[in-house]
This record gives sequence, C-alpha cells and structure tokens, in this order.
Amino acid sequence: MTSVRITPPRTSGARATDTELALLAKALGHPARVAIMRLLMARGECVCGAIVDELPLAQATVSQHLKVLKEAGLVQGEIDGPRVCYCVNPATVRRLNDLIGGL
Amino acid sequence: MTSVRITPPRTSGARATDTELALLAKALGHPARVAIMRLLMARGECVCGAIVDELPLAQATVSQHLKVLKEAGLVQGEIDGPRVCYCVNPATVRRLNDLIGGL
DNA sequence: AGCTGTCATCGTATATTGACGATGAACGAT
DNA sequence: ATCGTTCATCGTCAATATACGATGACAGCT
Repeated sequence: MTSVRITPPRTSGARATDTELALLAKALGHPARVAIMRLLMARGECVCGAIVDELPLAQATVSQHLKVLKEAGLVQGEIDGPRVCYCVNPATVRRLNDLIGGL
Repeated sequence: MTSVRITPPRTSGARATDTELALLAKALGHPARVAIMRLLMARGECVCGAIVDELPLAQATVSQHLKVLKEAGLVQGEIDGPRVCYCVNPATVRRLNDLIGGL
C-alpha cells in the first residue's frame, strides 16, 4: 500500500466544508429566518400566508427570506393550488448539525 | 403543583432564542470565520499572526473577523505580551449546537 | 373572459458587511 | 528613549443584505 496524501491541496484558507457551513449558517443568520424555521418545524408544514401572519413583516419580505432558506436547501416548497406549502428539509438541518459538531 | 405558562408572551415573530441563534449563526456565516474556528479547534489555541499566515487575507481583515467571533462569544482572546492568543469558547459552540438541535 | 386570492419578482432606498491600506496602541528589546 | 513586532482601529470603497410597495404570474371560481 502506497502512502497517499491525507490533506487535500489548498489554495485559500477555506476548505469546501467551510464554505458549506458558512452558507448554511448565513442562511440562519437572521432572526426572521430562524423564526420561520421554528414555525415549520413546529407545524410540520406551513402555507406561506400562515408564515406571513405570524411575522411582523410584509409579504414580500417573508417571500425573500423563504427564498434564502430555499436556496440554502434548508426549506422546500411545493405548489398546492394557488398556495405554496413549505416544509423544512431535515437532511440539510442534520448536515448543519454535523458540520458544527465536526468543527 | 400549579400549572404555569409554558410559552412566553410574544409580540414579534421572533423569540429571544431566535435572536440568539441568529447572532451565532451570522457570526459563522462567512467561510473565513469558519476557517478561523476550525484552526482554533485544531490547535487548541492560536496567536493572531498564525491565523493571518494561514488565511489569504490581510491582517486587518482577519482582525475584523476575529472581532465578530469574539463579540458573538464564540472565541476568546487573551493578551500575551505583544501577541494575542485566541481560543474557542466551547460553551458557546455547545450552545449553538443545542439551539440548532432544538429547532 | 373576468375576478380573487396567493405568492414571486422587480425596483428602489437604506443599512450592513467585507476588504484593504494607513495609522495608532501596547509591549519587549536594544 | 527609540526601535521593531504584534495587533486593533480608522477611514474608505465596493458589494451585499434588508425591507417595502408595486407589479406580475398563476390557479381556481363564476
């Protein structure tokens, strides 16, 4: 068995998992988005309008926060007639937990 | 035993723990800061200059990132002669883990 | 087709962040 | 006292984030 390199080549100070963790953490880095996550965890799934009703924010703002969470993979949304039903992606939450745990 | 209220009164959509989690997550929401945290975890403690050497960033920028981490309580720094020795605050990292786990 | 309700996107204004060079503050050594 | 080293802070600029009203897209209903 030939010895192989353990540490990957690195040009900058940040590895791939650093970027991944930073992206997920950044998505959670706003109280409104944390509140949205908590709402979705509590209710299992939630129509967008219900989230708007719970937060002191305009509909456009909530939609933007949902977009950030969606792009980070923390949340999924499926169209249900005229509504959109959102739910958390448990795999991504687990991944976030693992990344922090493995710091 | 008298029954007491479990859920606290809430005026806005965000609770206290939401803000706390958002603050910690925001502090981790940058790859350079994640890299710093990982460095500190790996070495136990680290002089500021050593961190600067590992990252492709100017000294002023690293100092700013360290300030963010320090203000979030994720990192502590103690003066050691002309140098400053940084180390992670494990309690805050645990707290972050708990907050995410308790979503 | 026209209307209504629901949500996303656009446009915009303000605030915050990220990055750096330059400078300042504190310490040890000469 | 004057360096040299180490780190923090200041000032500045570009880029990004936040928030909202206005508008657009789309589904269901009459």
